[in-house]
Amino acid sequence: MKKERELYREFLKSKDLKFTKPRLIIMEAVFENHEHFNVDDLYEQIRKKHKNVSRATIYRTVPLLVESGLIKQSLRCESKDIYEHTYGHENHLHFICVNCGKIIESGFNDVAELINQLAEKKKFKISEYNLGARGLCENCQKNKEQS
Amino acid sequence: MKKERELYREFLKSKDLKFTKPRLIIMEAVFENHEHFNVDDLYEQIRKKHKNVSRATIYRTVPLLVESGLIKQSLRCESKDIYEHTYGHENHLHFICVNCGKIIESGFNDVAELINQLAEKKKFKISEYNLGARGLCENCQKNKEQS
DNA sequence: CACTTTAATGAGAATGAATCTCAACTGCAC
DNA sequence: GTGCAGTTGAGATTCATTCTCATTAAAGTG
Ligand SMILES: [Mn+2]
Ligand SMILES: [Mn+2]
Ligand SMILES: [Zn+2]
Ligand SMILES: [Zn+2]
Repeated sequence: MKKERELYREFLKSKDLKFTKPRLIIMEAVFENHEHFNVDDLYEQIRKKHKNVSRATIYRTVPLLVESGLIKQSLRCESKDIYEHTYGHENHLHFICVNCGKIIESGFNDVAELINQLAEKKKFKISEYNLGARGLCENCQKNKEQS
Repeated sequence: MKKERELYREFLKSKDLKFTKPRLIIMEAVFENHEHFNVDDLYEQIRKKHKNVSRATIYRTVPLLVESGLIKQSLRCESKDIYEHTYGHENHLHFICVNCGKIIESGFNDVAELINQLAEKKKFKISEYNLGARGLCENCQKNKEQS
């Protein structure tokens, strides 16, 4: 549980950035649970305990967490950027139900291998990818049939 | 070359939507070339010939083109939604250079097959997917090495 | 522990893509 | 042609994200 914190601290040091209280608070909030999140969620969550952390600082800190490799930008939802952990999580893809908004995750290994092969062909050096598919989840398919 | 127009007309009729002049102008502009585009690009392009088509109408029409299946929403670029043709184009994925913004396309067939298998396992009915990888193109890799 | 320097922060203003409003206009069915 | 519901243009509005700037605090120094 402390590993992320150390990685983060090292990252900040390597970039000559200060290890400040807000940066710690934000990072800890991010790793309090393992759900996808957007900046607004995070802001609300943090505000419950720390009334003085500003939205601006969260917007400034999230890209640092991305750059550190602890989290990544994921699919967009309701016109907000959303993020998810990378540290401690397998690569995976998302199935997003256009009807109810449900997000289903699925393993990725075989797909990842293929993508790497394709990238190699194009001499492209991948740092990060996102795969999101839209469609209907099981429930919504059933509900559609009835109506 | 007229095929898209007919499909579009049929789509509009099937939805009880009128086949109006602005809707035609916008659709023709979209198919004037085969590049990825965003609404702003499209607006500028259309304005050269038609001074009276409003941005609002373009924003209203693009989702119709998406729903008709002629185009799809693709990756996001410079915080704008971007779109690309689906009609007459193979499924493909994008490699986006974070350094110079270059977009490289690559065939998708094997990947698509795997994804379909995964979706089937989750009983998810895919209507559309996007795969975008960020990283460095060949040129930018070389330039980075030097500096 | 002061002291100093410089980056970081909070609050609110600004930006800008996307959406909404509403009076004027137009397809299109009759 | 007439009528009417759907559509449009122009500008206002929304809202996620970014920016500004006066104030604060990290972290090195002695
Ligand atoms: Mn996920
Ligand atoms: Mn493409
Ligand atoms: Zn659903
Ligand atoms: Zn490049």
